Amino acid sequence: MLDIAMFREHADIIRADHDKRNLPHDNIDAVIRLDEEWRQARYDSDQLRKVRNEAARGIAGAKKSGDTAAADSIMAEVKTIGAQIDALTERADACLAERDALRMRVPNILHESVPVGEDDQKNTLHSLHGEKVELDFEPRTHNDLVEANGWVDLGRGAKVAGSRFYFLMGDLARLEMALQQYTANFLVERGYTLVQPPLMMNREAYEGVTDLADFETVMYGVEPDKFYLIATSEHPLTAMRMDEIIEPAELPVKQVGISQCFRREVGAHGLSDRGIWRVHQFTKIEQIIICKPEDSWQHHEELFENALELWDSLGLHYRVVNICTGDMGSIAAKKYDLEAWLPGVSEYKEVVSCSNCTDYQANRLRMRYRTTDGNAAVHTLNSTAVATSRALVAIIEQNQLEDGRVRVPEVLQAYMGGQEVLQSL
RNA sequence: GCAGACGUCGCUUAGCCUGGUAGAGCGCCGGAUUUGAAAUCCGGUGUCCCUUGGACUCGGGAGUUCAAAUCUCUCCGUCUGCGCCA
Repeated sequence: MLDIAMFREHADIIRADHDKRNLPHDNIDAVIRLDEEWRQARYDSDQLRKVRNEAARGIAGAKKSGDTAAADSIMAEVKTIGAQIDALTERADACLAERDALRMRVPNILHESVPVGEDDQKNTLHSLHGEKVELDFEPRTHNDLVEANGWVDLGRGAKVAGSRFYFLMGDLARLEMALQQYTANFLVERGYTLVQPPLMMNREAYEGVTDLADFETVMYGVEPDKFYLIATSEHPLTAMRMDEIIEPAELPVKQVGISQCFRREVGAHGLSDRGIWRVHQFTKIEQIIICKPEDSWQHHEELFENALELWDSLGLHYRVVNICTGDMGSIAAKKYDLEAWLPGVSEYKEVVSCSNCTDYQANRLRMRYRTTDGNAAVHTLNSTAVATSRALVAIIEQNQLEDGRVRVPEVLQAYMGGQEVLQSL
C-alpha cells in the first residue's frame, strides 16, 4: 500500500496514475476524507485523555499527601470521562480501519517507463534471446510428449488429489531436481543466500505481501489452523522481516528462495493450459532483494540480468516483454516478463516475472530501515529464476527429438550423471 | 499433548509481589574537547496526531479501576522437563 503521506501531500500523483490505469478516483478521495475524519476523532480523544491524565496525577498527588477528600472529589469529576474516550476511540479506530482497507486497494504508482495499454496485447517487446530452432519434423506439444514418455501422470494425479495435480516421474522428475540444483547454485555463486521458507503462512503476514483478491483466487487455505499455502517463496521471504527495523549495514538483502508453490488457479481453463503448464503445485526458485529506495531500480536490472543469463545458459529461445499498465496488477511498479518459445503451440508464453514493488509491500509489512533522518520504508523486489514446471515445458518442446525423446540442456547434464537424453518409462 | 518458567525502547536488563510520569547500561546520532582518533563530558535516540503541545507504547486482545508494565482472563511465542514422533 502507498505511504499515507502520498495521499496527504501528492494526491495528484496518485490520480495521474489512476488515469493511466483507467481507474476511477473514488478510493483516493475516500482515503483522504477518512484520514481527515480519523485525525479529528484522534485529536478529540487525545484532548480527553489529557484531561484524564491530569486528573490521575492530581489523585496520585492528593493521596500521597493524605488528602483523601480531594482525591475523592477529583475521582467523582472524571468518573464518566472513560466512556466518552471509548466512544471517540471507537470512531477513530473505525475511520482508520476503513481508511486502510481502502488504501490497500489503491495500486502502486507505476514507473514512468511502463507502457500505457489496456491489456496484455499492449505489452511491448523488449528483446529476443537465443535462437529459434527450426525442427525438420512436426513439433509436438509438451502434453503429448510427457504422456507418450510416461513422465507425467495427470489422470492418477486427478484421482488422488484433483484436476491439475500430477505425478512427475522417471527422468523428468530427475531433470526437475537437476534444474533446482543448477539454478540454486547459479544464484548462490552470485552472492544470494539460499533459503527454504515455511510453506504455509498466517493471514496477517500474507496480507502484507499480496493482493486481497488473491485469497479467493490463488491461495489454498489450510483448515482448521487458518494457514495459507504459499503461492511463491517470494511471500515468506519478503514477509520474513515484517514489523522490523533493518540496520542499513544489512542492506541489500539478497536471497534465493526455493519452495513448492501452491495455486488454486480459479477460473483458468483452455487448451493452452493443458499438461503441466498450469498446475496447482510446482517448484519455484525465486530471487528476492530488499534494499534502500535509491538502489531499487539498479537492483531490478540486476535481477533481470540474472534471469536472462540463467535462461541463456539453458540454451532456450525466449523473448522479453515490458508489462503495460493494464496488465500490471497492483503490487509492482514495473515488471519484465520472460516468455519462452513453445514450438508445439507456436507461442511465446510466460516463464519468468521480474518486479520492482518499490515501497508497496514494505508499507503493508511495516518493514523499514534506519536513516539519520528517521526510519524509512525499504524497497522490495522479486524475480522468478525458474518455475520448474514451466521450464520443463520449454525444455521439452524446444529440445524434442524426432523419436519423441528430449535432449537434456548441456549445463544440466552434470547434475544427471552425464545423461544427455531423457529416457521414456 | 502435559507441567513449570519467561516475553519491557535496536540489544541487555530494572520495575511487577504492594497499581500512580518506563529507569539504567550498551549500541547509534549530534555537540564539546582533540592536529586526528580513542577516552571523557553533554544532549538526543519507539509510534501517531501536531491544533506547540499532546496522546499512545512494556508479546496480541479483553476485563477490573479515576488510573494497568504492574491485578484478572484469554490467545500467541520462547525456554526447560516429561510424553509422542520422521
